[in-house]
Amino acid sequence: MLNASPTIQILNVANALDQEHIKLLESAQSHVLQHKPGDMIVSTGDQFDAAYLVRSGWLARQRDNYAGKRQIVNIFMPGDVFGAHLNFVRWALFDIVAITPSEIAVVNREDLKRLCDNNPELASAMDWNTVRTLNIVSEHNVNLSIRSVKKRLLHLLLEFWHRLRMVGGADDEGFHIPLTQLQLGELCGVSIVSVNRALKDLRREGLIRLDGRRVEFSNIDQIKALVSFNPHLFDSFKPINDISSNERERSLFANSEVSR
Amino acid sequence: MLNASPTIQILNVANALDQEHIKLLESAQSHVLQHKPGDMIVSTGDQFDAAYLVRSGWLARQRDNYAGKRQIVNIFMPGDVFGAHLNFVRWALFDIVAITPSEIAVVNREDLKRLCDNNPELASAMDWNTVRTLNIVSEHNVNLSIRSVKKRLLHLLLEFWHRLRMVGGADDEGFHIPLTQLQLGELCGVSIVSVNRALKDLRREGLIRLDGRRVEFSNIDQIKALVSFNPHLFDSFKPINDISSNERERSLFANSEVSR
DNA sequence: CGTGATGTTGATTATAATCAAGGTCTGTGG
DNA sequence: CCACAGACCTTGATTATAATCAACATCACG
Repeated sequence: MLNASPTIQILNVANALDQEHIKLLESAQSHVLQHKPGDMIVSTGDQFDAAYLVRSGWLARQRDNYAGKRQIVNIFMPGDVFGAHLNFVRWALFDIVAITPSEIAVVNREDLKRLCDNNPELASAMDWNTVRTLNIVSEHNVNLSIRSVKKRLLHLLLEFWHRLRMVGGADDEGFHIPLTQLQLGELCGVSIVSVNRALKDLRREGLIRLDGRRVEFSNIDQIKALVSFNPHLFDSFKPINDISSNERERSLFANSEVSR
Repeated sequence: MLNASPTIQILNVANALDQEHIKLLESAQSHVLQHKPGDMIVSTGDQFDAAYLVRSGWLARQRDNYAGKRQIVNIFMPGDVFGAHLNFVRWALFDIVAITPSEIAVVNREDLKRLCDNNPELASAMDWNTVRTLNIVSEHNVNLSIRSVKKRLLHLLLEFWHRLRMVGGADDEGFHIPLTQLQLGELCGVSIVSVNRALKDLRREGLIRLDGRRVEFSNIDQIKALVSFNPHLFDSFKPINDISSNERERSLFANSEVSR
């Protein structure tokens, strides 16, 4: 699985870094893993001894139980980083599995630590990546408990669309989604049958269009209002010094959910 | 709500820090908030401009929707830190509300940043705190989707017990839980009626004892096996240099869930 | 002593899981 | 080129589960 590919592609930690820092990160990569769908990259119980930078592909961070049920806690996609715990010990609490063919760059902990020590903005971007993942998982938590099946799917699709746009993986109308309905169900905590029926309803109501694995939104604003999508959920990385005073005012985002 | 209390108690960021670093943190506190149950400490949309150190009390990080439903994403308890995003901008995506009377120390971002810049271990402990919260929320995610109501409650009670023990808030047999059954339901994604019946079953089966707000476990090992509790979930903070080589072997924790 | 929050229980209803069957699509080998 | 297998999608019928509704009990507190 080890591939000493010399052709290093753009790697932007989901838009957090400028070209200079990207070059630094790229120079620190020790090797690139090539995985096919179903491959397990990290198993529960493994110790994180390196950071993983997703360069292409979708991965699932998931838990299987004895009864054959599975929960996908979150998705990693190009630009995401996981395992970047430089200064303390961590054993994986979840499996990380390739959903699509994937390329993952590996940076040894010591190398990344040295880089972060000398480049505070890189360290900040790693922190930001962790907080971002926390917010995504927290939002999934809300999805799983207080949203209807249709709204769960809508919010999830909005999440994917926003994240992909940040890394050039989606256009204005929609994106390619490499998940099966079973996997959507494992993300939303519902059965494949419920996913199928909810998607049918959403199509019938004209909210989304589905053509094979292509997803398109008919009216983004309407959908955002429906699921009370928080525009700050996927804010880009903004180093604290870049903020002008007027941006620092209290945001007036209203946390209300439109009932249907 | 501002109280310039000069009597600073032990603050240990859930066991992460030694006395020297605790003293540093305490010296950086600008003031202490005193809150009563129901008070909102942070509202969705607020910008995090300071770090909050919980010195006493339980807080809920939660989302309300228009339909009157609420999801408590996670609980903050003594020793926990939130809002410690030193180097980038973050708007709160959830409300943070006091469940019990609470004391929360506030450290200005600039002050904490200076402290972390000069004390790498303090910065590491802050990172660790974020990763720990991520893992707790991820586990709640699993709870909400693939565990039965009884197992959700058992896992949640185990979580509280482990976390409280790390900060001296629980004994070997059990602990005081300041949550109503409604709040347990808002954590587990089920109605108050379901919580009531599940707790009744757990008591009848002899797995837990409940006397008012006192929770006791009858057979911890049995309960841990039932919910496949991962012993690494609440590992203490271990700086990477402290690890001996034999501890760095791959953990053999088996990720299986006992069915009932 | 009364009021409001919380806990408890039975009856009914809503929702989604499960079961079952068939359809579509794609890649493979004869 | 066609037959077949396997993965995935779709739909109707039935069953399991938890939500909701309703009523009452208990407790703390002013």
